[in-house]
Amino acid sequence: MVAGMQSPPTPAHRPGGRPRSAAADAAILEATRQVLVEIGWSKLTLGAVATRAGVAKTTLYRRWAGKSELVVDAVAELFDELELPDRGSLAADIEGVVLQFALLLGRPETKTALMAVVAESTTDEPLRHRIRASIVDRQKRLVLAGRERAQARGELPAEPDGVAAARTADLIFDVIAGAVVHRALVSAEPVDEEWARRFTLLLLDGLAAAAATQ
Amino acid sequence: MVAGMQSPPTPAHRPGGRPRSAAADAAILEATRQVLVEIGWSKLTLGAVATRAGVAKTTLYRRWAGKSELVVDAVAELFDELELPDRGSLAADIEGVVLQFALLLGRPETKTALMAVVAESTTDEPLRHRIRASIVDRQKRLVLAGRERAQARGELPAEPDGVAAARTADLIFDVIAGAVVHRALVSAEPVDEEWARRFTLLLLDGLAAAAATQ
Amino acid sequence: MVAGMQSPPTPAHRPGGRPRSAAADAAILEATRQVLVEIGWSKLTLGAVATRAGVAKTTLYRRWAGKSELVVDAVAELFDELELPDRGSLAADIEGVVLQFALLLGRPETKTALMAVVAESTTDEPLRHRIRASIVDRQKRLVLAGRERAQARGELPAEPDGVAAARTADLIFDVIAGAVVHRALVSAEPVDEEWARRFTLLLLDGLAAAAATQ
Amino acid sequence: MVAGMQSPPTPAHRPGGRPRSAAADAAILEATRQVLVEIGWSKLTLGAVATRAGVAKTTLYRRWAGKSELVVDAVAELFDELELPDRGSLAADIEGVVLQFALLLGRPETKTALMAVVAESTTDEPLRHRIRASIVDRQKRLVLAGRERAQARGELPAEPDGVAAARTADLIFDVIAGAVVHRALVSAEPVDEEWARRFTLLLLDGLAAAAATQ
DNA sequence: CTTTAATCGAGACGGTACGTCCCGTCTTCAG
DNA sequence: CTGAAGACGGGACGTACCGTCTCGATTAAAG
Repeated sequence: MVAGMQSPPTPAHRPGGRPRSAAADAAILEATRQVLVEIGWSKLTLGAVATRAGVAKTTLYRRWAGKSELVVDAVAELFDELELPDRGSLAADIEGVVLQFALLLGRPETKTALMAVVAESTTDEPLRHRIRASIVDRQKRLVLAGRERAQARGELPAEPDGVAAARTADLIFDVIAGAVVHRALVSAEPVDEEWARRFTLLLLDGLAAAAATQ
Repeated sequence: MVAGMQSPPTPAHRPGGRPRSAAADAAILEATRQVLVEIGWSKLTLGAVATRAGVAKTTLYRRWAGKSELVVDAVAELFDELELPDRGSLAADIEGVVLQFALLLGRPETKTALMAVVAESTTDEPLRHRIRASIVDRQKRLVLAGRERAQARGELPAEPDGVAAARTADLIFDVIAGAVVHRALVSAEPVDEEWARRFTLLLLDGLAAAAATQ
Repeated sequence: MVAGMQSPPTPAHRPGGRPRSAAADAAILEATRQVLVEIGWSKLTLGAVATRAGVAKTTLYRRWAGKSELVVDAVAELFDELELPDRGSLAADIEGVVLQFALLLGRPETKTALMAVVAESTTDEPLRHRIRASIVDRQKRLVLAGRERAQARGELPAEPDGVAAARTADLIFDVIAGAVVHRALVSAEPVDEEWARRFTLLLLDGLAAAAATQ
Repeated sequence: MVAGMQSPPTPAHRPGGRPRSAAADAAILEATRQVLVEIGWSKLTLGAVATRAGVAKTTLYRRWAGKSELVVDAVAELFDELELPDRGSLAADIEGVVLQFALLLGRPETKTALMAVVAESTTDEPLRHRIRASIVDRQKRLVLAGRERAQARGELPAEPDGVAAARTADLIFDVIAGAVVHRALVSAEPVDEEWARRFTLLLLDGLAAAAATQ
């Protein structure tokens, strides 16, 4: 698990007393993912997670502030897997990113959890930050890496202006992530290689022109 | 409001007995939106909605199977407002659709509710269908209308093949709706005219090429 | 069924329109007794009775004011059976009365209903009158008949004073009915011939004699 | 309050966890009696009792299986008050017991509740046992004490046979308790000193004597 | 070796909302 | 006007979880 799991990263922990069980943390997060898959977000209860993890409710509340925080942490672990192998061209890299996202969204635990915590986050500022740090930024990293690689290859021009560059990256990221999520969860249609290819085609031809006119 | 909204689309209702109050339906949906705005999705209670609507809880449960179904119907009504005024060009029409959609997502009652019900729908097949029929298809209509109009103007070629045309429309729809939702709710950044312009530029140049190569 | 079934005995019934179904009355009372036996007083609902009788709830509420009134009427019919055959002596007649009561209290529908409506009647004056008229007085009749018969036989002296006579009859009635009910329902022990014999002995000869003979 | 009153008589309770609050028990039973007085048995609500006792509904359901069980326990406490002061003679002792019992039945909380739970018990075996243990046996104690005292005084002979003795005590108890209950609740007439005197006379000397003296 | 202090499990606590059941009334249509 | 059907506003039900709070029992580092 990543650092900063507890809401206050490490709350002044003056020494003395029995230390917290590290095994409990792992058991809880694993149990959270299991319960999430089995009964879904809205019916997931902290009591059920505690029971499943073989842990007392108290232990759970001592570490997380609530359901959303717990689920974010439980799901965030899965995003550590994300990587972008060099496939040799910008188009192939975009298809790779798309398929990576799709793979993650195909898992039942991410599928359910992601939209739910995003929904919660619309009325919960700290949660929004937590999601951004744990999940969103980890995805965006791939987009940025892809651009850098394309620039190194000469497929894209170097950015003269840092602000505009960031703004464009944000746009691209929203388009890619948004389209994949919408296709997978709202339209509920498969994000397969065929779709990835057609999407990349659409994005790439647009992107080239946009880059030229900007 | 559209006919056949209730969970079973009016299940063979053989006559006899007092008919259901149409006023109650309207009051409940309006109350649902009010309560959504005031206390949000996760704290929304069917009891609170009933009280607000001046209606017994029973009446509510007689018509809807649960919170998600009710909220889908309540929010769906808002999507009837969406229109696509002719702004003279494909680019302007796309910008218009993006801004209209963004306006809708900016409303407090849609913001949280939409993601939440989508999250629920990942583990609830009937709910997924309901969302598709009540909300998604209502938006897709705009994309189709925009294309027809652009074809009439000569901005886009006529579709030779119905299946490919539908597939492209789906892709475009996922890109537009996905990007706007992601920008507005996940990135939590404003979808303003500036963003709409840049997004449309990206999409259009891609679309032209895609159309040419297809 | 006896007269005065409706709470207001016959409410001015201005003619014209469809007359009430007499069959419905019988069906309802029979259904009441059935339901009473099957699910007990506290879980008996008027809706269930109506369904069982093949009658609408409306029909039921048009005729009776509530659960208690209905059950009193349904059970009262059973008390019409009560008779006191001449067994030749006061002792034998008392045993006869005791066994008649016991027989009635042995039926599941009377057993359950009697205590329940009496309980209700402690806070419901009109119900108390209804019970008195429909049930209690019908039992007391037997006691009075037994005394008259004993006086005719010369086993008991004629009453010189009407008031004292009534007072004594009330006392005897409370003792007999009370003892049988208490034995049958509170102590939940069988009221058989053996018990009836011992009770009659006690009543006739008194405790002093009983102590002497034991 | 007597030990082991709860539904399962303290079911092997292996330690661990927060212990049950003894104060809650007392508050609930007291609240039950108050609510009984104020709104009566049939309208008594476990929710209302909980509120009145300043206790969560859960706490109440954790300890009692239902309304009947709770009321039996609440009323049973009142029967602990019953005593049999030595009034010098068997007759005086019987009159004392009758009047004490009548006093208890005159209380609004006992009046309705007692008949109601007995009515329930006709279709509820465990409840019948609970009533027997908590209420009936508590009264029977007085009859046994009265007999012993009378035997000590020489008013009654010693019992040669234990079984017959118990059988006679049961009979006497049914007669006394039954008569008082029937007079007070069914006939709904006052159980005053005059009635107690006449009842005792009848019980002691028997109907034959009563007929002779009148 | 103790002490000390925070942990652990267990489970009761005051609450809130649930979804169901029944109440007694009302509204419609059919005879 | 009656009767079946069934929706209506209302209220209580008994259950499930919430997040908090005692408990006695570990458990390890500090004294």
